[in-house]
Amino acid sequence: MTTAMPGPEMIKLVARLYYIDNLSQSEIARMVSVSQAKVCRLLRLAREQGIVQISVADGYAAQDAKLEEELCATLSLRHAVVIRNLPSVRGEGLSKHIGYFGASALAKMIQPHQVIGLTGSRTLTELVRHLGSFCNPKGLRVVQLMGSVGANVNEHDAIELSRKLASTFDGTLYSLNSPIFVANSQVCRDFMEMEQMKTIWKLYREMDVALVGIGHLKSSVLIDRGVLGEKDLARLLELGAIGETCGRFFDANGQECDSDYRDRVISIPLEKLRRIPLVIGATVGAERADAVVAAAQSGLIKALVIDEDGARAALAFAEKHHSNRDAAQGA
Amino acid sequence: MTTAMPGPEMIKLVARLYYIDNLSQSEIARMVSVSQAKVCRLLRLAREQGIVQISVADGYAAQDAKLEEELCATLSLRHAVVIRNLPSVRGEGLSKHIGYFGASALAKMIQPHQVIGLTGSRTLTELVRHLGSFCNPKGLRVVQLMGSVGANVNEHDAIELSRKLASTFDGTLYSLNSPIFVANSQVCRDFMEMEQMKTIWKLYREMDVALVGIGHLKSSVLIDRGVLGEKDLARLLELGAIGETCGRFFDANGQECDSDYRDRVISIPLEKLRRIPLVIGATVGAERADAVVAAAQSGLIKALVIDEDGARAALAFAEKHHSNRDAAQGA
DNA sequence: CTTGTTTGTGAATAAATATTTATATGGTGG
DNA sequence: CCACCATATAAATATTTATTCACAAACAAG
Repeated sequence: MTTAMPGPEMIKLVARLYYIDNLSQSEIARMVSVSQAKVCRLLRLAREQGIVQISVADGYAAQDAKLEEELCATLSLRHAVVIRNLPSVRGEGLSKHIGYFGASALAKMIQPHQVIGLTGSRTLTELVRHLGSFCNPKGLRVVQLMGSVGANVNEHDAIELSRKLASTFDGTLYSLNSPIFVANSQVCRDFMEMEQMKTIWKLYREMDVALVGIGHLKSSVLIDRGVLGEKDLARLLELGAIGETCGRFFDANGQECDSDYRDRVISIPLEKLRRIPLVIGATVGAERADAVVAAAQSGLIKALVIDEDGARAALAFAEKHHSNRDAAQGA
Repeated sequence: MTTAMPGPEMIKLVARLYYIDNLSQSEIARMVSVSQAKVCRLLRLAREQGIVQISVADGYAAQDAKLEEELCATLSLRHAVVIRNLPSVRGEGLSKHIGYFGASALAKMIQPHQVIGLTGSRTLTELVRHLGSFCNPKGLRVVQLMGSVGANVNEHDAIELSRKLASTFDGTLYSLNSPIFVANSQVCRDFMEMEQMKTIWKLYREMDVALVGIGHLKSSVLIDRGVLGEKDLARLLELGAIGETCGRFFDANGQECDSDYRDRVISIPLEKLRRIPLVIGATVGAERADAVVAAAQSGLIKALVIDEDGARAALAFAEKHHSNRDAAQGA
């Protein structure tokens, strides 16, 4: 074989031919008598060793610090993460965006050996997906905060998310092994009192961080997937429900709304949630502003990960709400 | 369609995700709600607009200025171009190397509206291939200096090289329309005196630059392709032939060696070559040192494009030769 | 309002790049 | 001297990137 120690000169040559002269790796390979694969490796080396420098002009500011500050102040939040929106990005891209850029901020809120709870949510899926790039907390215990929405479990369900988070960091998974709904309140009580639930309840008390999606009455997965009946929906609307988290609906004051449904849901109760040191809400979109504001102001969540549009809408809503109350007080 | 004007923010974002975070274009595409093709175009824009800067640490020195200077001095050359050798590069890669890096130097020696002559040669092929990247001389007249070696014309033959050079710069091609050998000296004389050769002879006199390959008796294409007979070969060796250019063999003093073959070759005579203002020799390899030195010192070539090993060997040979002569004179 | 032109787009596809895999090399300790 | 491991390599392959192409939208001139 023709052994060719790749000295720094060779790396420089290859780097120059590729990055300056824009030759293809194959052309370069022929020119320096090695395989294309080797050229590929040499180029990687060149980048790693800093022989090739690639810089992006004054980066891209992913977060909006000003909005974050305003949100913290207005909604009494401990942390706010506002991911900037590009006008053209919509749909699935939004969640991916928030997930990608939010993860680095989220990473700072998680420490080794903590107990961390999760609900299901698209945005949360993306956040969890990218978390591994920014931190690697050892000994994590991950506990599922709500049952699974449908029989056909998908990757956005709490169970899958929990599983994923646990496996990413080699942590322990604690599962509810339950659907989000059971037949009636009696079954619900029975379930909650089962022996294996003891562990879960204990973890709910010990939990350091909860990561929860914030849904809206008008656009909840629960409605989309048809698990919420007409009757309950009507009753919830009547009671002024606007938002949802952990499969539980709450009104403008963050109070859980009462319905038959409330007694059949398997998930952490909202009053338990309020006692967790750090509850991080995550959501996308301007249309959920009222729910976000209610959750924040009522102490359901203590931190928020949201997109720029959502943040602006929440601030606007809080402002209006505030004025209204002032006006009411003034009258 | 969802039109999304690609503002500078979007370009920056895409550039960051690709170059800093190493996401694939498809992932980025999903994240910003466009097609992968568009991401590719945005990245090109980013590079063109300088939003992304790619720099190779203090480049790669392709030429060896010191050796060039020594060569010029030792061999009385007007120009010397020495292309550095990486230890691992051999075979075809060497020619490609020289061709690529030599072309930029060669480009400076060619002006618009000149008459330029070409022989065949591997190294020349590579030089000519890359010349277009470094200059664009208008109105070039390209004239073939020697006939074609075999019936099966290949890309290294003078005719193909000339054609290529002419077409690259939209110049005019003047062809010999002849094989390198004809049957006997009579046919040769007849051919040389043909009407259509008048043009060629005129051009040979007007020629500004000649680009010639320098072959070696031990490794000539003429031998490889079997066009040179046993008899002639033996005779040439006997006469001390060492090098070849334009299909003509010369000895250590640069004098053309006599053989039956000499009278049957269709190419520019060496004495005509010597009268051309700038003859640039190009060759590769240490084993041709003697031929290179002979060609240079006898004024056959006035400039040289060569590899580092070849250059060192030539210098060493010239040095030895010189000492020998001194010793002989001293005796 | 129609028609042609320009521009921008993503789907399909061609080309290039990265990774995997099998094999060979050279050093090391038995 | 030979088995063993660690490393390095290129061929084959999988993946990613760039280009081509056909079409849709915006605009201009008739």
